[in-house]
Amino acid sequence: MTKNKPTIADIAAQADVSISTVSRVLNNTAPVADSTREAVLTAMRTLDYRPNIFARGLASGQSMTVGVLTQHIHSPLYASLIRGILEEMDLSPYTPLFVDGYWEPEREERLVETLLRRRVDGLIVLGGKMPTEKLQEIATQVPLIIFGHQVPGLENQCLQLDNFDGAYRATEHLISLGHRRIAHVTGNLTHADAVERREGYLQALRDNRIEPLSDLIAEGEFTEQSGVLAIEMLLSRGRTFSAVFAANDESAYGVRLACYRRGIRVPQDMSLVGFDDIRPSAYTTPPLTTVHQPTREIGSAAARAMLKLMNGEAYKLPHIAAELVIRESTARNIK
Amino acid sequence: MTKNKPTIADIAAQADVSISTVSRVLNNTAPVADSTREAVLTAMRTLDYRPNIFARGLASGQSMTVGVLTQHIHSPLYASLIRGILEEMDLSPYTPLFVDGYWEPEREERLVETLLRRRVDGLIVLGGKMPTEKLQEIATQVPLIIFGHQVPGLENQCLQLDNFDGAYRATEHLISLGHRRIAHVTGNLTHADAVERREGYLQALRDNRIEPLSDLIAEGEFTEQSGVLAIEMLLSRGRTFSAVFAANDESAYGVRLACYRRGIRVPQDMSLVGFDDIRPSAYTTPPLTTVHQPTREIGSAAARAMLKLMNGEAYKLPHIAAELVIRESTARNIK
DNA sequence: GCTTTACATGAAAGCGCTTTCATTATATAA
DNA sequence: TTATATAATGAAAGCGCTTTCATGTAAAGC
Repeated sequence: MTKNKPTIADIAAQADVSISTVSRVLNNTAPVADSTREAVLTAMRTLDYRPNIFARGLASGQSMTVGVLTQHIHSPLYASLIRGILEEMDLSPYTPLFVDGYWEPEREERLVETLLRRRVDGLIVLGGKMPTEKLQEIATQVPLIIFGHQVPGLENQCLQLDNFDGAYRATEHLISLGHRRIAHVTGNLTHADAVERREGYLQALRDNRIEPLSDLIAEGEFTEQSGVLAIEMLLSRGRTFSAVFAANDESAYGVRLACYRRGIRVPQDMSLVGFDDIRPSAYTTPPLTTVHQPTREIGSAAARAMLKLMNGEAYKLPHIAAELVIRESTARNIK
Repeated sequence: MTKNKPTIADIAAQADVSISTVSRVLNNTAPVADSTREAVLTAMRTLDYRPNIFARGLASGQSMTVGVLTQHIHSPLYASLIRGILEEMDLSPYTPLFVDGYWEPEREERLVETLLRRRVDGLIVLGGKMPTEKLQEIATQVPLIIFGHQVPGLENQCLQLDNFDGAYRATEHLISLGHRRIAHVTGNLTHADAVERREGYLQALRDNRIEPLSDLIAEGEFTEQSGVLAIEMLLSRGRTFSAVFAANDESAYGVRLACYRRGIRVPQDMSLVGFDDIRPSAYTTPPLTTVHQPTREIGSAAARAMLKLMNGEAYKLPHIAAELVIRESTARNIK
């Protein structure tokens, strides 16, 4: 299976130079005569040489690897963040190493440990539920960029979406369409995201002199099925409402389906707004009005910052504004 | 940032033993007296020791890493395959290293090269367009498990879904509902998957004495947007049809949306079948009838096989049958 | 023409681990 | 008792690379 792989020494012998010289052409770390360089390169080619990454890592102390802790890699939002990171890293000599925390703090800690064991040169944390102190501790050990947490002391390493503002805009949009009774399907309230979005919803109501009603709020957990359940619950409470703001697109899909089953038309009978703007949302029936998260950009911004950070260069994280995308799931309230 | 990390020598000094002994308790590679072991473990704990993976890899020749080449990590299908792999690998000492080929053969080759440079102990290839010969060559260098290619000589390392059979069943289902004019939105026909699915569709028609009409076939490219375009094209050709079989769920979403816009009701006026059964398909309106791919299982089967393969143990890859999931986007033809 | 500088290269010392080989102490067999 | 296997440990040789440090040679400065 594995033949004896050529080493730097083989190249040196073949090219009739010392191993130091080979290393030099490999890394461009000191001037080498053109003729020598040619000879070395030729030798590498003919022997099909691949530098041993372990030897290199051991000697240099660098792994040329960046760890990325994601959550639910199969969820469109994280997949898209990853895509952004991938695109940026691709242009660099670093390889990203992805692990999935499943939103389970213990698991996350374990995985970070794995990544540190693998001697990643930097770590990008996307979301998750790791405690603030843990993140602070990690930051002392490795260059760290964080999305989805606000960590005191690490302000300029944190990239955050304005959940509050996004939710506020979504709600305000519904109000501007004449809706007064606006229900809200929250996310899992152990997530900060869910709480912030709920706050934005509540604040928008209050600012428009609409009294928030607890009867119009149901807790979901960011999944389609929970959206179905939440809306059933809401409907069963007997309070009427003409619009729903769901804490994310997946739960909005659930709401949509439940309405469909009951013959409630969207948007004629019920307006619906989601959050995140994941891929399929532009193609649901009707296409979903939602709050856009520029996830791909967030991903590449995080990666870009990481590359700078590892090099000790200056960088700044962009401010990420949520943006409302108005499609066809919302309409003027005709009551 | 990085303090001087403790090495095996520090542990040895602290525990007053030789480094060999430390290595032994680390790897359980030879008997060590209980008291000694205790001392070493304590030393490790107090010094917060983490073995250096490079040194270990260099000395042992193993990276404890498995490379995984995926395609479009953000597509639900691949995300789900990954999930399966993750779950299985999690139980092993190996760490998966994911890269995304974007369905671009040159890119795929480059990434495989990167993985081999990283000295992965095994390689899982999911889909993609790498030429058969390339795969055969790779197989000589590293333990290889493949999903989505049928490579001569590597039959028992290839895991394949029966696209033909799945498409056949989907089409047959429509026929059994009384449909005769069944359109097909293909995938990108440079993918073997797309071709096989089309063949299944054609064969089902023929077996039921329905003549396939080229007017009823439009080429898509596995995306929502291409589904929209394909159905517009189909409709514009003037041939009537009462059902559509789309080559994957995403393009079925596009078909669904285009119908919605034109006031064509699904399933009353038009039956629709997809392929893949990605997550959102159970929550579209109406929920989509589709061919289920047990992606998570495929992923974990691949991972399991890889673990065995690397250990030189016997394994066998399961046969993967496609299964039709009948939901609400198909109905009896009432014409 | 002789010293100074830059360029091009080689020798050798690690980097932190695994793994043979050798050694000592202890237990078992003869 | 002596020989012999067994357990427990240490010494030391790599693994393949990077990186000082030293050396030799050619170009430049006075």
